[in-house]
Amino acid sequence: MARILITSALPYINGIKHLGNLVGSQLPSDAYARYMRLRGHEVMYICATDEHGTPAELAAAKADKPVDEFCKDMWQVQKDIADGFRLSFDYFGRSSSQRNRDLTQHLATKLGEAGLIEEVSEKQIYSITDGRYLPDRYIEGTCPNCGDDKARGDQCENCTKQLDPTDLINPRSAISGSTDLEVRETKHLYLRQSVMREKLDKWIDSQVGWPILTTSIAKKWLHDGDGLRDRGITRDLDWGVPVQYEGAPWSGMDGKVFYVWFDAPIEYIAATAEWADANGLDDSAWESWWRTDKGADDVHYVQFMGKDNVPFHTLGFPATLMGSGEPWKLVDFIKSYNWLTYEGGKFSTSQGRGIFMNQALEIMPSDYWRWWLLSNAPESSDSDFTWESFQAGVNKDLADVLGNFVSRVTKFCRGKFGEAVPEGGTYGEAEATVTSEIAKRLAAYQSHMESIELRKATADLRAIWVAGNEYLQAAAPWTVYKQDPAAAAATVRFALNLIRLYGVLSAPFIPDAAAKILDAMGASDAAWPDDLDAALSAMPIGQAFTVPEVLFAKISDDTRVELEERFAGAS
RNA sequence: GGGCCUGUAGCUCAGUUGGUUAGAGCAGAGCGCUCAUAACGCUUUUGUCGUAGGUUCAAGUCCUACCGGGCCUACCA
Repeated sequence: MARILITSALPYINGIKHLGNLVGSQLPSDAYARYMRLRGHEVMYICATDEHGTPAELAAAKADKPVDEFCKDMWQVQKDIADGFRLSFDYFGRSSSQRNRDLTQHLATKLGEAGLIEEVSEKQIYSITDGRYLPDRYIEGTCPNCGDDKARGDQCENCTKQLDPTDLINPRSAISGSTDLEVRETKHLYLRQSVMREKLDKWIDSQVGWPILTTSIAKKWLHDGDGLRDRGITRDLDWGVPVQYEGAPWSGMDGKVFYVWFDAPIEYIAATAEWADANGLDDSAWESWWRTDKGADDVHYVQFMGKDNVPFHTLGFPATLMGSGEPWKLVDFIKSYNWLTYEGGKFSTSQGRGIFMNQALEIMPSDYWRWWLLSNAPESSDSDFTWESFQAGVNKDLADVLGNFVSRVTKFCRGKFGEAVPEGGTYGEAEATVTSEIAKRLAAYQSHMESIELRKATADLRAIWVAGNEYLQAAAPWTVYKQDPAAAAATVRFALNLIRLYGVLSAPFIPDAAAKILDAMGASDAAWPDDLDAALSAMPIGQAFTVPEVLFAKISDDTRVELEERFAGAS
């Protein structure tokens, strides 16, 4: 038994996430966590809301709520949605927790003591009307290069030229539109990542089997131009972890907070501490996952994220942990995902294009989404969501191949033998053939789950379902029954055991349906089939079962068309 | 501009360190079955593996150039 620590990238607090966010971190991490638990490993699966930063403050203002209250409410909203998708976090924390505040300040102190933090004085745009400093991209104006009047302070979207806010002609606040701006001198802390470049580079090189997406992004940042640059880790904001605190190795940083990308990854650790607190455990409980001097040396740590998160997880966060000089557990494997697009284009919050997590749950059961998204996960390149593909995948894989198999077997048995595992007959060649086919596919399934190639794993799982239908067709109990009811009984008995097996194997991807299947089969446990023959005789003769309701209702063409129209967006 | 990824059957994708007739699912066609959510099974059509060169006894797989698609480029997170 291994100890596996799993973290999903933290969803940002400012709104409800769309399916692209879900498939890039929370969903695959959940399937992986569920699988590892099923295999008997000790799993700690952590997620949290990422609550700090300018967008959170603005979203709160728009909702006309104090930012802390807004975050508290949105945390609950996101928690409910996560529950709706059956995301099995051991703890879903908040980056604004006291635990994270303490830990962030602690690590910053250590970094400061290690000489890895530098005070830098820089010029920032301050909006007098808004009463706040503005991040570069919250300043708009006319592009000096192409004349587009919607250029942002960091870059012009129109001509893609990199800009400095002071380059803009007629700059204005993107928040209020105010032109009452001024340049102010302000002091910030920088994390001296540049001095850790060699160390980080070697660390990345020492990793084997990481997705090319992960390493290529890390390498780019390490070697592009002058190499890894130092990074500002503080901001002039009200909402966040205060930079000035008792014991801080710097002064004059009052009224500033740490940058979200500094404190957000730390929340992985802090959320584990929150978990310990919530369960009445002492510090050793969470430290055994995170401190290699306190039991975490045997932990295997896997992170899941969209590709936009990779630089912070391959460089910034490791730099923070390594630089602290303390024995923190570093990540062992970073699984990164490409983007999911919607009907050939981008998901767009502003244009109402695409599907958001809450809407998805209102339309279809979570298993449908889980199955389609994971069997089409953007693991090797971007992938595209279309309603047509969704309909086809759900109908074919879930309703026809799996759902109908359960249906045909249980109904046939009920009709001929009653609702209990029938006795009579013996197993022969057909059972041996399908068992060996499933053994082969199961090995592939397990191998793909281990290497976190979930898309391939779903294909293996599907093939295991298909094997049941092939077996049934070959054995044809409906024909055999006429001459030899006992032989037909043996086939049905075996098929019922296949159903139970499918309930176990399918749980990482479609937990609700899996639970229904196991319940209908009267399964006493969901133990992984380490011994396949034993697993296929787990349902003894005479064990009662029920015919489950239709497991997966099909999506009709009419429904599909209706949904296509509803989600087409404003444009 | 620079960097990275990607281009394989109508569609979505697999193709391990280059090695015999390039695979799967969906869609299409034919047959079978009738237990089942008009479901299932079997058989089957289609590929100049983006283009052009090169290396090699041998390239979808390596190299170069070009074309197409996507992403990143550090103060949104």
